[in-house]
This record gives sequence, C-alpha cells and structure tokens, in this order.
Amino acid sequence: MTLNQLKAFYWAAKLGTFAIAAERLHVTQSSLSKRIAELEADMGAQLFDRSGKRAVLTDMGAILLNKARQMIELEEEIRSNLKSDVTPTGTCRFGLSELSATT
Amino acid sequence: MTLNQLKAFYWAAKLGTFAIAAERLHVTQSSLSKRIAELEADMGAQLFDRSGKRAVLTDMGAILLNKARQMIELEEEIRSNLKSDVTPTGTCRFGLSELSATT
DNA sequence: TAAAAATACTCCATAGGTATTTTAT
DNA sequence: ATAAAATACCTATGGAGTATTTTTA
Repeated sequence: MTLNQLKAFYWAAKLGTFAIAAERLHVTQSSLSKRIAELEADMGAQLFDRSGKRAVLTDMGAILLNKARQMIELEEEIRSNLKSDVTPTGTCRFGLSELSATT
Repeated sequence: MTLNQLKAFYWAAKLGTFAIAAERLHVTQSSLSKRIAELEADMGAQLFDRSGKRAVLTDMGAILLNKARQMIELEEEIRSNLKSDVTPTGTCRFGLSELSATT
C-alpha cells in the first residue's frame, strides 16, 4: 500500500472514471489503472465494478474510501503543519515547550 | 513522503538508533539511513540530532512523530479492517447497509 | 577504539510512459 | 462508433544491498 495508490483510488472513486482521475493527478491513464490494480492486489479485493462506463465502488471499495480519505488528510496535515513550523534553515520556529500537545 | 519513510522514522525515534531500527524493519542500516535522509529532504527539516551516539529527535522530529504514528496506525486499521471484511474470493462479507457508519 | 551514521558503488525491480487492444454502451 | 480500462512493451529511476569511510563519545 502506498500513498500514491490510495490517492489514485480516492480520486477515481470521487471522479467516477480512471481517465479523469489520471488527469487530476497528472499521470497517464495507464499509470493510474496500474496503481489501482496494485492496490486491489495488495488488499486482496476488488475495489471497483467496471461493468458500466463509470467506475463504481464495490462494498470493499466503499469501506476503504473513508480510510483512504483519512490517510490523504493526514498527509496534508503533516505538510501544512511542518510548513508553518519550519524555518528556512530547517529548524523549528518554536521550542517544543511552547507547542500545545497535538494528540 | 512514503509510508516506509515514516516507519523508518518512527522506529528510529522509538528505538534510539538507526541500526536497531533497521533490524526491526528487516532492512540494512544503509537503507534505513537513506529513508530518513529522504524524509528529511522532503520535509525540508532535520528530524534527528546525530551529535551523540544516540539519534535524538529535533523539535521538528518530535512534531512529526505523532503524525507518523497516526499514519502507521491508520495503515494497520485498513489492513485489519479489510482482513475481517473480505472473503477468500475478494468480495465483501457484508452488504454496506449492514455496516455501521465508520466515519 | 568502538559503535553509529553516512556514503560510494552496483544492481535490479518497479513505476511511468507510449501505443495498442479489449470491453461495454 | 465511442469512450473507458486493460495490457504489452520499453525505459529510467530509485530503492536495496555490500563494502567502506567518517564521526564522536
């Protein structure tokens, strides 16, 4: 499981087709298709129904979607957190004692 | 940022040396050292102080540690979640309607 | 001097791209 | 006939390993 696989999955679920999700992530349709196939292999479960023209989530896919969203949000949190705390030289803007406990 | 980088970081912080963290993750010290260097490059901040014989977290590192833990826990949740819900054929053991809303 | 981390190097797996084929409407 | 996904194929990058060097207590 990788963050890129989860992002591919998330955007495909959200946008309804692999091709459009690929555009969104600035990768080819081929690449995105493979990312999702890899994730499905890793999970040992099919995540999309490809019967129609739109990719629709299976039950397993729906279960995963929430978790995938949490992962993606957590990564964003990390980046924005760090961005606000790190100085141009890579040190911390604050002493730890000044920071509220962040759970 | 990758899950492997975060795991390297997490275990190095937890165990106090890169070498022991490497053992724990079944990779070489060289590989683990590089994972952490990559993560530091990505974050744009140093995460460890290497002045002593033990690797000790910088303030930035301490901030990241909580988030890294959450990421790792989330991955574990996904795996155990899926394991309990997926049938040997890769379908879902339950209809979605039977599942409690999992946020 | 001993233990830890960094680094130089080599190798291979894989992630990504292009082009094409398959599938379903 | 068209739009979407899968796939075959190729390439380049990066991630991992071994061996060595650097650092510091």
